[in-house]
Amino acid sequence: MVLQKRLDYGFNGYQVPPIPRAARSVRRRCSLKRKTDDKQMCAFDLLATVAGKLLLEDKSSGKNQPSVVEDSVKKEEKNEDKPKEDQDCYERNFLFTELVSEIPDSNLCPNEVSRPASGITTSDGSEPEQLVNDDCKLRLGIFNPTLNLDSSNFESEDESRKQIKMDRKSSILVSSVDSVKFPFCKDHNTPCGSFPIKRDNVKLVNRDDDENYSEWVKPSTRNNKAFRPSPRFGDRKIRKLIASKHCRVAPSMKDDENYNADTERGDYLNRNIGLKRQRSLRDIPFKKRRLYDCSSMSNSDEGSDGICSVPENGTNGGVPSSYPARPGVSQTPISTAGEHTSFHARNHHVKLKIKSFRVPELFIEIPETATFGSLKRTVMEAVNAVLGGGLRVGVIFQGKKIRDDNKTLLQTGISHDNKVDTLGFTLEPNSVHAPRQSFPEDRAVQLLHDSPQPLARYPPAPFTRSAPDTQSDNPGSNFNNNFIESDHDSAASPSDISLHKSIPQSKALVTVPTTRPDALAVVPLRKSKRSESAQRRIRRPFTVAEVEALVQAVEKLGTGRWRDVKLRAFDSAKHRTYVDLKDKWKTLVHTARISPQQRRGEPVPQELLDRVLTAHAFWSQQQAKQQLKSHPETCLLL
DNA sequence: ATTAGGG
DNA sequence: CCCTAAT
Repeated sequence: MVLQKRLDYGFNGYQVPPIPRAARSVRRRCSLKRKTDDKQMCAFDLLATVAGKLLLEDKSSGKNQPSVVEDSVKKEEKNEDKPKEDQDCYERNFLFTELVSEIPDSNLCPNEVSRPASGITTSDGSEPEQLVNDDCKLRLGIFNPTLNLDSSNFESEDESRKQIKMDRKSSILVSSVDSVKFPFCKDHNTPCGSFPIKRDNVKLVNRDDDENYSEWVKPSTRNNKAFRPSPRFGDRKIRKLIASKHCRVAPSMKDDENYNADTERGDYLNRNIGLKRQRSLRDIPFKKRRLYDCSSMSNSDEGSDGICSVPENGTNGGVPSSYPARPGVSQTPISTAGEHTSFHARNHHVKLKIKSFRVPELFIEIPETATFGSLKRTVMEAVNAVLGGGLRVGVIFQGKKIRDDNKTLLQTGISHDNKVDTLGFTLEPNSVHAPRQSFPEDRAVQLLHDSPQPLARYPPAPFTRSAPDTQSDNPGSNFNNNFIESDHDSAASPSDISLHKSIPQSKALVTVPTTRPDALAVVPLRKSKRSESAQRRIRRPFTVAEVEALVQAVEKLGTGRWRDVKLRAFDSAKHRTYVDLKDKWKTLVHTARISPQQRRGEPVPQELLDRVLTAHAFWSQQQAKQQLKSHPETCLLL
């Protein structure tokens, strides 16, 4: 299933205050909205996790999936138009062209799993060998928009790192994640999907910029003889995707054209660069626009936002026929969509295939002394953050957005044996609930929250090799864990598929003519006011399974070792901090003490609550004993 | 960075 | 969940 998702995220060139508490989960900074649909959220979490895992693992994944890392440095010449803080910054651009990976479920036959995914990625099937792998595989390509290196040139991370250090005048790398694509499959019941992340600022670029682009490329090839400007496999793949027989449901508009054009050109970040270099008036609106895009998390391409999916007729065996209720079985995020679409079908199930989501523009800032391991991790976190929230699913049928969530598929004319190919899905900003037009202030503030940038610029952990390694230790289990969690979560919360507002709204935002002073005004605001205070994290009720795990861990470790509890039972649950666990325990104890009638939320089995009380009592006693031993006099006095 | 506890 | 103080 391919779903294409796009998303404008962050904007280049602005510095962000240092992250205050690295310990906080990325999530928190990323919660673009308080109310985010859990189901989607989890779905994206999962995807992100997978992507992250893959990113981390690629190093060890073998010869066939080289980590192509290309570095290049591009000096910003004269940025009069740029904000001050960027004046003397050099800029490096990395582009994750492609990250393809198959993730076989550990419980299932990898071979089985692998296939469909790749088949999906290359709709024409002409590039299967690139996608087929035995195990978890990853192809990670990082390439510079202007320079290209042969993969062979960078065999080792060290080498890459050297490369990076070549020009260290700048302390910051501005990277751009362009595309993360990872087909994934869980089992025969779950659809597979790819998840490319694509920039989509194409719409902002004019034809004229193309010229700039080409003339731009040359000068920057300075420290690399091996660089060759060329479309790489990633681009090819993308092009294929686009050109594939699968239709794009959304009405093809300007953006689409541009997009295709860019794709053809094989590199579209260049446009951006060309733009920058030119530093013309055009740049201002561009930036400003990005800001607004960020704020609303919207893409607003004249209504054809998001990209659609291109369901094929239910030929591909990857679609579940009965998956709404399968607690034990993991559901892919995609299933969210599928579930909705097949929701009302009685005996017949509409089979959908979502091909990909597209997520454009993910800007990342990372010290140039960082290792690629940390780069990958950072990217993972950024991706995780982006996917973690702020998005919702929209449905397009025959070019029109389905707004009525209560309509059945059948009523709309979708039955199990037809029309599916005109059904599309979009990922949309999950923000924008109140009209902002009248509250420019609000909008500005919104930027602070909605802008992913702080996230994307999440500082990488120490540049050690060990860190990424530890994370990639047990990808399988982690993956599964996340899967299960997201499953639980998704089961617990209804999904909201409303498209209202988002499109028109974003449109409006974009259309609003923006002036330069205006644009500049926005920036300081984000920096001064609440740039550091992240939005409150989204509420994610503990599932029974989680409670179970927590109880078990606490029984074993006690109530004062939340760090260990976290490590032991929630290591893979990124969104559960030890503080969360501690808090949960607190509420659990409370819950256990009150009468069942007073309890709210998903009922926790009495058995668990009993254990909570028991464990709590036990460990409290232990604690008391300890204190008595260590401070006998104090106790005696009391 | 963790822990503990109030909000 | 958040925030703080204290470790």
